[in-house]
Amino acid sequence: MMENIIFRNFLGGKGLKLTKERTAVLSEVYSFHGHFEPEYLYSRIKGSGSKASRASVYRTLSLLVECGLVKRVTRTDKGNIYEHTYGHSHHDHMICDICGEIIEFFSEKLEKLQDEICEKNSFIGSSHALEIRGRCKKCRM
Amino acid sequence: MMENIIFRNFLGGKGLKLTKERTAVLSEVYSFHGHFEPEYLYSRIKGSGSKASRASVYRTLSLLVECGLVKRVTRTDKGNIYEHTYGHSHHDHMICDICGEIIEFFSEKLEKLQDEICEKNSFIGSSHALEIRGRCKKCRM
DNA sequence: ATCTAATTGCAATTAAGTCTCAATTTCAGT
DNA sequence: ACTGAAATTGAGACTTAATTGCAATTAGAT
Ligand SMILES: [Mn+2]
Ligand SMILES: [Mn+2]
Ligand SMILES: [Zn+2]
Ligand SMILES: [Zn+2]
Repeated sequence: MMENIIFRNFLGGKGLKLTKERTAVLSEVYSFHGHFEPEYLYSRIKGSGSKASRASVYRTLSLLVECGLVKRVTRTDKGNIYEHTYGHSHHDHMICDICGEIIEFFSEKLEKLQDEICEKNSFIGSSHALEIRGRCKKCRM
Repeated sequence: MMENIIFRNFLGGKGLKLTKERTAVLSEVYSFHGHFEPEYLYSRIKGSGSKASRASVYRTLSLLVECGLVKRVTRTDKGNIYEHTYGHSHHDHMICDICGEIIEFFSEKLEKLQDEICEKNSFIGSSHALEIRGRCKKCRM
């Protein structure tokens, strides 16, 4: 898996070690698709044969974000939500305030428009996050 | 102040009471401009002659958000950030990764485009937050 | 003035996430 | 493969924003 190589290189470059626990977290993160909360990830790891403490899960998650393999999608009332990024292209999110469902979308027009706005403000944009909140199809009244 | 009338009507319509504490929170929220954290608001209220417990500050803040006089701008690692909204129009932010400068912007086109995207996904958008990160004019290389 | 439901303050509680530190593990050097 | 320094781990204590239960208080309708 490419993500293992990326992680290994990242760790090596910082004088950090590739431990069983870190491997377990990375592998669990890439074992399913979609968004996840740290506690959910932790419970999956516990029930998967491999092991890593809650502290290690959180610590490894930070490393994965730092090296770009994982991205923090948003922050809810409860906590953070993440997603793995390798092999996935850029997109933004709509989040349902009622049921919490997250809908991914991408719009070329919207990306272009943002470039224009940056230009107009003499700003060199390197990343962005657009989060639309409201009610999803199921929850509209 | 218009915001007092709005709040009074909102409370009345729900069978809720306009207390000294609620009045103190509203008045403090509108006594300054910019973003704020609940704890900062609480400390301002404590040092302002009026009184309201921490619990009441949080409870009133929820009511103010519910009636549209206050908006939750974002959630940071520490907690929520709010701003009062009456008399202020919607805008989004560019944040410089180097110097931290925050540039506010608004684009009618961008708002329209988001409406279209919501429609396409059968999503009823009620709010959004777009945050563009990069380098500002001063910090570009 | 009376009455009742709403509200308050306090302290206890919750929960995500961080931190401490002794014991363990990695891995580069040999 | 052995060694040792440095990194990492797990368990649970801790931090901190925010919520909640409840007895005492208060708003506001009649
Ligand atoms: Mn996503
Ligand atoms: Mn702003
Ligand atoms: Zn929904
Ligand atoms: Zn700058």
